[in-house]
Amino acid sequence: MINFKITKKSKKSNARIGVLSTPHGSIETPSYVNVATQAVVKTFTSEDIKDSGGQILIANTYHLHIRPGEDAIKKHGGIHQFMNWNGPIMTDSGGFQVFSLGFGKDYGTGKILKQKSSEKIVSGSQPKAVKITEQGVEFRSYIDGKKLFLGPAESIKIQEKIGADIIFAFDECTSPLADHEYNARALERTQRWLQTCIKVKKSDQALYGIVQGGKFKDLRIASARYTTAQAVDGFGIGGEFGDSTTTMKSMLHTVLKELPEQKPRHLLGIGHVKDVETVIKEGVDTFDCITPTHYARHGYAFVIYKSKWTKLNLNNKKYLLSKEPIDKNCDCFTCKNYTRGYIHHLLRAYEITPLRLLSIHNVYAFNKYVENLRGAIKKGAL
RNA sequence: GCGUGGGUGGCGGAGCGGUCAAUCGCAUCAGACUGUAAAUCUGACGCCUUUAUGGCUACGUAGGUUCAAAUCCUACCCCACGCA
Repeated sequence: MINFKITKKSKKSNARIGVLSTPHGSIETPSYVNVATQAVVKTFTSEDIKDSGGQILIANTYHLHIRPGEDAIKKHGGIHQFMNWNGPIMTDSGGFQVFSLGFGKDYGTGKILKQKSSEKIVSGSQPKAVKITEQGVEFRSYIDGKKLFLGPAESIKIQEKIGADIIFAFDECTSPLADHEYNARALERTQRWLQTCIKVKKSDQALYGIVQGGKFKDLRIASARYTTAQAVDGFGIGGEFGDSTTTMKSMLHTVLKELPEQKPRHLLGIGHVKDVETVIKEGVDTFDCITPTHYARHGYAFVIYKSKWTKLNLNNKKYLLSKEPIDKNCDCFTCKNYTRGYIHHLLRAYEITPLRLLSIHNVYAFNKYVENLRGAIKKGAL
């Protein structure tokens, strides 16, 4: 079980400071949730997570189900023991993979639309590689092509065996190309799935229900109200909210207004650095995002320059002769010990080490940034 | 010296009369990435410009054949291997 206590509410915004207590310790919110999809923050040891200021992780049901399988994890004593991480862990339910391996793959889009498209996903359509039914979703394993089925009951049973502190209800993350009707049907189904999740769950893990509805305000409100009325311990906010920070902000505002203040809210998969402050000011308590580690492995470092976030592409030739650290104001292991030029060289040489060095910096920078925002809220500045 | 096989864009290496500024790989230059099928993917990559079913210069060098040559012929220069 978890306990969530709000210790301070901002007068300037909807931001709040809180303490989220779990069987594996407490974290201070707002907090970035470090992404450990396959029970690892990519390139990290679990000790590195702590060193980079990480408080809490999120792993993934779908990925751990196909490999190594929840039974193996259970035999290892649960995910905490398995990965040697004693702090809090969440597991995502697999609902995002309904999208990413389905319509996301079919149309080559992320959950946030980058460019306008005339394509429309209408009610009744099915993605190619994934079949969505009332009972759940039929996937094919990307490892051996075998069929596998994940529904609300399956997802919960798997998550119980994995043993995270906080688990998510199985939902359908819809495509940004899906129309209102599609989203409405998907949302109703997600709501029925939530009922099943609640019914099936036997463990004392905390269960978050997920608010969906895409970019449609009426659906978002309906979803927020419905989820609020269920026996959930917290809320996930999933899917897309439109294609800009502005639309995201207003949709988040609409949704969070509907949710009970005393329960924690987790924003799923959102957190471009430039959006983090906005999201926190709207009252999000935790959020996860792959960008720090994902961009790191593609050679990018996030840096605050003239009080704005920018990203450096350390693959670029201009960094070869640089003796500077990634960020001279950063206290991370990488910035304390290595130069941009060296990291550039290692990237060009396709070595593994720079991916780790950049991940350490990016994750540290993310966690530090959020820590600073907490400080600002406490001081009444945000 | 003789014989054989070669010399193509930064490199390796296709092409062997027209659709070739030239497949492909590497290198190079840049871009994308938001609950991670992601150490991935995309674009550019002779020069010039009004960026175009545009112009120019190019496939060792110099000639030639042909309406048309990286592709055929001749000479020369270089390289590799083999034999003396």
